Amino acid sequence: MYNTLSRQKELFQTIRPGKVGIYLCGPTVYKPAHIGHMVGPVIFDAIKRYLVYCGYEVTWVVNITDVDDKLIQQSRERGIPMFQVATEMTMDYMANLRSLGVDQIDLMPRATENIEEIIRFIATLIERGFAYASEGDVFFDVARDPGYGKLSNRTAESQQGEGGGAASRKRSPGDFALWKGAKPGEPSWPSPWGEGRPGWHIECSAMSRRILGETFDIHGGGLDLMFPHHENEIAQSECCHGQPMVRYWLHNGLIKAGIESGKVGGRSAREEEQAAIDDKIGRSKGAGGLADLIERQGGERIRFFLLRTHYRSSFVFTEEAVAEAGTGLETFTRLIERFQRITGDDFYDPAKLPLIRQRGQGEIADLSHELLREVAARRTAFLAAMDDDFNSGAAISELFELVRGLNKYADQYELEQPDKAVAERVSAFRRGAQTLRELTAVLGLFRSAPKSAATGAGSSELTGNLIELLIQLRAEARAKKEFATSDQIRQKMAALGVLLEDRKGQTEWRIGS
RNA sequence: GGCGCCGUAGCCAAGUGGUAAGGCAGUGGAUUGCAAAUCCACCAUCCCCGGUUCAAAUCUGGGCGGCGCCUCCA
Repeated sequence: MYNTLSRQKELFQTIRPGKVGIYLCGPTVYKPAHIGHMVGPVIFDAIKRYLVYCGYEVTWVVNITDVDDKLIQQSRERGIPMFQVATEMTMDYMANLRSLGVDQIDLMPRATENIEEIIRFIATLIERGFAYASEGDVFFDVARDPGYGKLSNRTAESQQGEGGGAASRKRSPGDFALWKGAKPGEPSWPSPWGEGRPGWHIECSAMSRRILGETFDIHGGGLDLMFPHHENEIAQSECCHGQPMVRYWLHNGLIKAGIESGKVGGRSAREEEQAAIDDKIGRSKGAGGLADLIERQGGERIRFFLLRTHYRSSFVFTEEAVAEAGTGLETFTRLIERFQRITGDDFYDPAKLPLIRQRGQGEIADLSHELLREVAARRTAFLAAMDDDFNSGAAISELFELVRGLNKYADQYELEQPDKAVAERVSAFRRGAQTLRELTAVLGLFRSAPKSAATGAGSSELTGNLIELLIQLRAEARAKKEFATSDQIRQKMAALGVLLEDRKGQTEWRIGS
């Protein structure tokens, strides 16, 4: 995996045999989540699934920052207590995670529930001479840390700036707050340095130590957190403990808000392109509405969209791109439906198609079989891609190839024709589909039947019955070779968003466009 | 100014020394009463100019272009 600290890929070796500790910087819960907040959780959700699949015992921690200047400001603007803002936005965040299938997080500690640990941490830093109290605040003394800047490749001396509003209380501008003295009316906790609250960075050092230990395996977060946040975490933890904080630092790329090209008019193409890139998504005005986006596109599409691109890449986000990814997803859902037609079994039901959860158990035994040899090759390539810095995009390309192989096989041997399908071939097809199930589960995709894509679902019983009636009438017209009538029925249904697909023996329908 | 990233087909995107994955869109074909779905085929020499090498999209030097951080933004 690529380690930001060394700026190169390194072989993954755990600190304790078979166990992995992962800490991902979570959100400051002051506003509803946007798509950018989901990149880290989705990729790390897949990373954890993959590591577990490979046999590791993984503990994944995502913190919730529930005390902060921005929270205090929101609290004032809305006239409600800070904890209420935090609770509300934490619920929003977690609901979005659920929608995207992120359910692998083991612990979500909150800063305000770890104040004592934080205070102890700060006290140790002061004792050891790495921090100093100053008029109710406590600052980290950057000059005392010779290693400062190693993550972001900066030096303490090179730090510009005046040190912000607290400059007069700092020894040098680059010093950062560990503890902030409370101003009147601000939420605060008692401490040896007076009433106050934790600085931004200290909670991560304190909580990761409490849960994962003084040195742990993987620390993740957005690229934008590398400096100053992660740099300061390292400074705090390593000065406090005298040992490395983290083995591997992983940083995901950022998302910029893109405006749908069709909506920008009256300018030259180039200007339009410029204008379409609004700014980093977190700052852009029109970027919100993650819940709405999920409502429109569905969590699976967004998850697939995010996993298609390498996690270290930054890119421009548009809903068009999500929809396009969704078109690609249908290749998979159609194959899954085909599996159900051929075998009569529910792809998602582990009683019918056992889910392989361990890497060692998924090996294909029969490499002499024309289909299974292909399946095994795709599986190997998929795993190789994931082994190489979690290259989920390259891995997904192998899944497309796997599906193509299965479709080809089903076409070639007419597996959908009960009178022509050979049991041995259906069995091989089933085994291939099982590998698809195994590998998509590693990415957290296709874990259950989609809510709206499946035939009939998402509509009322009455609607379904009416559609079946129309299909029946059309079938009668077709039987009489009245194709003008049958085509008219199909076209008008399509205009209403009901797409028909004739198969041998029967007609299926789906909602689509 | 300091630190860092990027420039691959119409669009998105993998690939970091051995002769260009995959997706979307498109074209032709098989299949279909016609469609849809599926399958087959086609669709790039990798921003530009030098250098290293038997061999470079991949390494190196320069140029042009785009972007991020240095502002408590994932």
